[in-house]
Amino acid sequence: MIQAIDRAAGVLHALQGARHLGITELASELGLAPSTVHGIVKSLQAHGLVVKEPGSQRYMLGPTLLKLSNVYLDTHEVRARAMQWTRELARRTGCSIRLGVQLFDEVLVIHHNRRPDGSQQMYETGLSLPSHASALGKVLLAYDLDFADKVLEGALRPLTGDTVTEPTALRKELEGVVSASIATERDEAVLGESAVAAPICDRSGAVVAAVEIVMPTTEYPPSDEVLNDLRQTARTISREVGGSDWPPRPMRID
Amino acid sequence: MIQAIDRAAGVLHALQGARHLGITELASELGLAPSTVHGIVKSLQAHGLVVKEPGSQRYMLGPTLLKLSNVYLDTHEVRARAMQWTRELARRTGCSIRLGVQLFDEVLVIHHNRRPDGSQQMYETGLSLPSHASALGKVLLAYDLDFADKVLEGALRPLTGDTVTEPTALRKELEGVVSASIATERDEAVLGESAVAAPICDRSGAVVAAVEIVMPTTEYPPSDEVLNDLRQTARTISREVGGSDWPPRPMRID
DNA sequence: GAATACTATTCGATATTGTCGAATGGCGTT
DNA sequence: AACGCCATTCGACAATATCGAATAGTATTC
Repeated sequence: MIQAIDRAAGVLHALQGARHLGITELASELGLAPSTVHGIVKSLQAHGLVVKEPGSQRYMLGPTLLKLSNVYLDTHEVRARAMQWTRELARRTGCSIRLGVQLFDEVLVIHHNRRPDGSQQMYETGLSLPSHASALGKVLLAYDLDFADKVLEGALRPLTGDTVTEPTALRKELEGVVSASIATERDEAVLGESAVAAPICDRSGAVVAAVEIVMPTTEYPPSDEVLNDLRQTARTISREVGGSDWPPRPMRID
Repeated sequence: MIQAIDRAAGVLHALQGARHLGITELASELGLAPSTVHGIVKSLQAHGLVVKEPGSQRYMLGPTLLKLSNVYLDTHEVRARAMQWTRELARRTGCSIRLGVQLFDEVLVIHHNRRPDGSQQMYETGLSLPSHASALGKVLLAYDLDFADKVLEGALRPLTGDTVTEPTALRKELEGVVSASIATERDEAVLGESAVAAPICDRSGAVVAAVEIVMPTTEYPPSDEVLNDLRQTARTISREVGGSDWPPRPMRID
């Protein structure tokens, strides 16, 4: 591990959280000397990874990140293969669809199809959610035993009054996910919003992503027909990326 | 400048270009020892900035970039303020709209409104274009004299047979941009696609972004009415971010 | 405008870290 | 199994990153 790179990543992470920070604030947050942080920030700035806020002394994340993330999305094979299927799923169900992957202890939305009704909807690609409070995340937890262990040993933060924060209750729920090949979430992340999700596995059998149907809670639970459509979509996408055995089995990756 | 951070950014840049690279390839590309590159890559990997390609020894860009870029987009004040206006512009003109900023010698699309006709369209946020071959980029060049000098001292790469690659011709065109407060592009970036763009300036008078209407070349040139709508939109957005004098003046930033 | 307080930036000595060559391990092909 | 190529580990030490002190810049108050 190269310390200077770790520290640079720490600056990016701090700016991800607080959005705008001055050098002294960053130094305090990272426990480093201001002149050290200044060197790090200037190096990141030279590459467009951070920029100085117009008209102030504070720094924020920079445009190079957007360009790089565009390449990340282009390069992501599961996403590329899933897109046509998620679009069709959105059309057939009339719901918005999310494709998510694990990022540390969270789930990151890497593709989003809006609900086809033409309503104004937030763009969600790049959004991260706590894994325990989203159907996407519960799928990833259910099939990656190390990930589940790690998340369940920390505190499960309540996002709403309905979020499951009791570890034994969540473990039991994850067992049910594997039985049904479907994870559910009702009002746990955002009040009024519920979802169901299914796993996407690759050639090695590992669950590498999940696909989720999001709906207003007034339309929850979805019919068996919708659930089966979701399973079929997940299976189809899995097959496209070499995952021939669906549903997958929970495993330890390393 | 911290060398290790520069080198890490070099790795990200190499992966942005070639998408998938092994350690030896990266080492060759960067002119460093394989063991040095290995250390850099492992440090980036620990933060999710790069990942190992499933089932191979090659590396590619990682999910953290997407999360960070989402924060970048959220933090970008011009973009936040522009969004409602570009949406209205798309609705009124029936065309797709791009909002762009300078990233080194290119223009980076930071917001995109699809054409309202419901047709299938590529998601363009995060896309970068050569500045000389796009209306967005020409606006940025016209108002930032240092940027123009820098781009015009390098070779202007032809993207199509219509791309203006003669420096004196482009300089003359940039003068016309300032006169009209509108830049144009016909088939210069992509055959069959043309565009007009206008500048967005901030409180200091600097042009910090441009807004562009994109249309099929069969619909080019747009009417005066559309051009005035574009100017008005650029002016409105400028005013929202403190740019009270529109149209702006060309300037040197430093 | 001057004084003050706070933050950013520069500078240079030096402790620490990153680098790279050599060795070892891993993987794919024949 | 042998071979070739690439990835990874290891350790010596040169180079670099770090941090404290000094300086410069900025905003606020009187």
